[in-house]
Amino acid sequence: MVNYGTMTRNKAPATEERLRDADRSQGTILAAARDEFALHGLGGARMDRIAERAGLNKRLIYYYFDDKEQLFRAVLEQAYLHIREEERKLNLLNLSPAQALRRLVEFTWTYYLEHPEFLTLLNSANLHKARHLEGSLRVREMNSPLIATLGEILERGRKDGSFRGGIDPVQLYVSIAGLSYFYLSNNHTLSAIFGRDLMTAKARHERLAHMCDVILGYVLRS
Amino acid sequence: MVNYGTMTRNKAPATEERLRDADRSQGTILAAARDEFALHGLGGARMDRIAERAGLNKRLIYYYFDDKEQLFRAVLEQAYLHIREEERKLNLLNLSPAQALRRLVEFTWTYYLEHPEFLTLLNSANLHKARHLEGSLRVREMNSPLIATLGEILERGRKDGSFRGGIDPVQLYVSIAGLSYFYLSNNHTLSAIFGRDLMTAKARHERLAHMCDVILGYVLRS
Amino acid sequence: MVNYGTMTRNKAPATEERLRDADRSQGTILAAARDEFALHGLGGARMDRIAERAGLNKRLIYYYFDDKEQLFRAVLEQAYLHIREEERKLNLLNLSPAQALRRLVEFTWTYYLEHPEFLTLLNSANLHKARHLEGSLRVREMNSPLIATLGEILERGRKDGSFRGGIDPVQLYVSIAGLSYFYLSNNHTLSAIFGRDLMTAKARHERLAHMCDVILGYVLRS
Amino acid sequence: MVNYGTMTRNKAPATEERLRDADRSQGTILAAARDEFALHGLGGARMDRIAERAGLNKRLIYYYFDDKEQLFRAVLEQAYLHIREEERKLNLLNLSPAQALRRLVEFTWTYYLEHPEFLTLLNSANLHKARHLEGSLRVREMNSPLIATLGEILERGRKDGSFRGGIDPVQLYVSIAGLSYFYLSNNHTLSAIFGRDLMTAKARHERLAHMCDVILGYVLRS
DNA sequence: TATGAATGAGAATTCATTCAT
DNA sequence: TATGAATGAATTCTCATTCAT
Repeated sequence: MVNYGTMTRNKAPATEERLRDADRSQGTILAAARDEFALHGLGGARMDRIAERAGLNKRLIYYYFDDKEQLFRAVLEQAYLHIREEERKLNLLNLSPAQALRRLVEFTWTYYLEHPEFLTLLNSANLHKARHLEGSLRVREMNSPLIATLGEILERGRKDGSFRGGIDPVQLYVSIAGLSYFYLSNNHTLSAIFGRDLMTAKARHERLAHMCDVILGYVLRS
Repeated sequence: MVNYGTMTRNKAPATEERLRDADRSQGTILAAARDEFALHGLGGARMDRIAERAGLNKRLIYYYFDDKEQLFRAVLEQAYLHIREEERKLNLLNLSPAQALRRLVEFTWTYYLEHPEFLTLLNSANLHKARHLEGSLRVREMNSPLIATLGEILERGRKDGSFRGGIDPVQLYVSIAGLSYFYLSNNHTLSAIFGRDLMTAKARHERLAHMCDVILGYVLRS
Repeated sequence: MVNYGTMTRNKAPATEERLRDADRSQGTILAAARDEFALHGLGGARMDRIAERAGLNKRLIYYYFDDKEQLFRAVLEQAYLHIREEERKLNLLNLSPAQALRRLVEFTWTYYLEHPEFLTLLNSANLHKARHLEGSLRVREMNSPLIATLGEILERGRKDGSFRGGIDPVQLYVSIAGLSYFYLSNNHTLSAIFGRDLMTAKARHERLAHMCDVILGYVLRS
Repeated sequence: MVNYGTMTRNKAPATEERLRDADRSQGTILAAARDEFALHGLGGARMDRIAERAGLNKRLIYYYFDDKEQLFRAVLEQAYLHIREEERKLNLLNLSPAQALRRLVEFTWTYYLEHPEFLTLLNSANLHKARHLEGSLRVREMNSPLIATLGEILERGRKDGSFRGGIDPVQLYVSIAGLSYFYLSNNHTLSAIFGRDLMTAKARHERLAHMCDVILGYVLRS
């Protein structure tokens, strides 16, 4: 009973409009749970609200996911799976090293911007010391394929003389993510403290430009 | 009833002793609450546990802080006050522009490392859209004095020809914070996914070096 | 729909095979239910677990037995039917009166020992004031044939001068049962309180000997 | 927080009619729980109903007793404590050996008859393999003082020539208890099966007489 | 100032049972 | 006959908060 809606099923359903569709139900629950967890955190999320969001009986959540913890785990796994899927579509190796880095910074920024739930889910996961990833069979799949790609990009840049050498792709990846993540995840406190709205279109453009400058400024041979 | 132990007080107490008790109790509660909120988040924190941690009666928490929300607000304010206090001690303007930036990166890293509760508190605050900072009389005091200092440093660096121009001190401040914050706040998920411990002494040193390189690489005129 | 696997059936089945399946399923369910009820009592038994034990779909239980109460009733009836069947095989009238009584004490003891589920089922039934026996068509069959036999044995013993007179066979039957029942049914609390294991081979032998002595000591003319 | 109402308290309450009386509340809860457990067993008992019976807030039960299991444990302990207290009042050693045994049979019978909850509580405890007595600090106090007394009585009887020798007081105690216990605890199924009411005044008198005959018939030297 | 007792609303989870095929 | 999906009504337990002293 670990299917989560998006996977293929063995038995074809009687009709497309079938009310009783295990796969679809699981998917609906997962989506509702993702929203609820994103909005309230693991501790603040309510199983009742998840059921309501999903338009399904609360009991069904337990039928498919056992308990709140497992549900969170499933949500988290799916969130990772999704971003990894998107990353795979980037085809960075078709670009020049500098262009590739720009593209990555931009992608990261845009993905976080459009998927704020991803940020709060990760925050919740970290609050709980990532124990929801422990023993996950899919944890390997969550390792970003970008690390390898990034290594390749850095190597190419170094060879063509544009990039400095000795850059750890993991460090760079974490830095690229961190520059976007912190700005967006902490946008509320930052906005409150600086007394200025960090989410206006202008502010967002400035941030993206700044981040590109930071990353490129770092890697480019001076 | 907004005293929080170490701050100035409005009400004249019956006796010095009683006052000190009250003062100490508030401080004890705040510390206990900070730990509990840091460990479990706002939603996961338990008033019972806070009382237990503080070794004080639960009712007393309500006596001093009205409710959980106000208590969190107080904890949050104090956390900001504390880091600002530390920042004030930095005396960055005594250093060369490049040295000052290095020092700031290092300070930020070290502070976050030594005060992990600060990170989770901010995460909680942001999960709740920073409404705990709304209407805070102290919110102004929370604005980092470093922004002005940073502007000064950047200006000096530009003038002496070592730094590039056109750098927004707020953006830079956010970037410096973000580079440390994300690594430390998300260390559990990152460690799980990369399959390597990001908190070994070696890893920490590498991260600090990397961050200095990134920030300096960015600001230094090439 | 009152078949229970091994009993005669009213409805002609479509095919022999299908019938045997249905028959077997009912039997499997009954056995699983008996074990579950024995282990957890009526209130603590779980329909889910019964289905799981039986390796059959939960819905099937309802198909055959309507609800939990009816299922318990069926289990209880079968339990009685089984012990009565065993009792019928005793052929006590072939033995001398005293030997017959010894044999009966021994049989009761052994049956309870080997069928601990019988004890807990009866306890559950009594907790519910035996309402599961109400209106049972088979309740007559549950009346022990031993009562009549016991009357005959007592009469023979009285006539041959070995037994005292005026013994009510029902009282004697209840006493024989009670001596074994209490020891075995309450063995856990008794063991805990006396601080000695009442179920060692030695303890069991001593108990059986003691019970024979008690019963014989009572009936034998002194 | 393990007081249970009947014990002495440290602080004298402000008034006898005080509403907030920890001791009294615990006692009230215990009594309500005892009745509920006796009526429905551990599995069938409802915390809601216990609160309702007690006329107290459900939450208070958890405040004092942690959970259902601990509550049952407390009820069980108190039940044992109570019967032991009554047993202590018997003063059997003032009677002749035969009279003492008669008195004990009678007491056991009467106590069980007047405290049917004791029987169902023990049944529940045994269904759960007496794990509620495990680690009980009071389990020692639950050991009947009668065992020693019974040994003394048997010894006296043997010495004065009226009793046979070699009788294990534990076996005898279990037998005396079992004769009453089974009749009363299983009275519903027995009544149903024999088709006769075992609880009429006449039936009860006959049972008591029979049990005395059985026990005395056994111990008396023939 | 300080505290143990008490509570109502809610929260996760469970359970017998039914639906639809 | 057999089964996976679905549900409503509990049920245990929790939690922030208030009472009374």
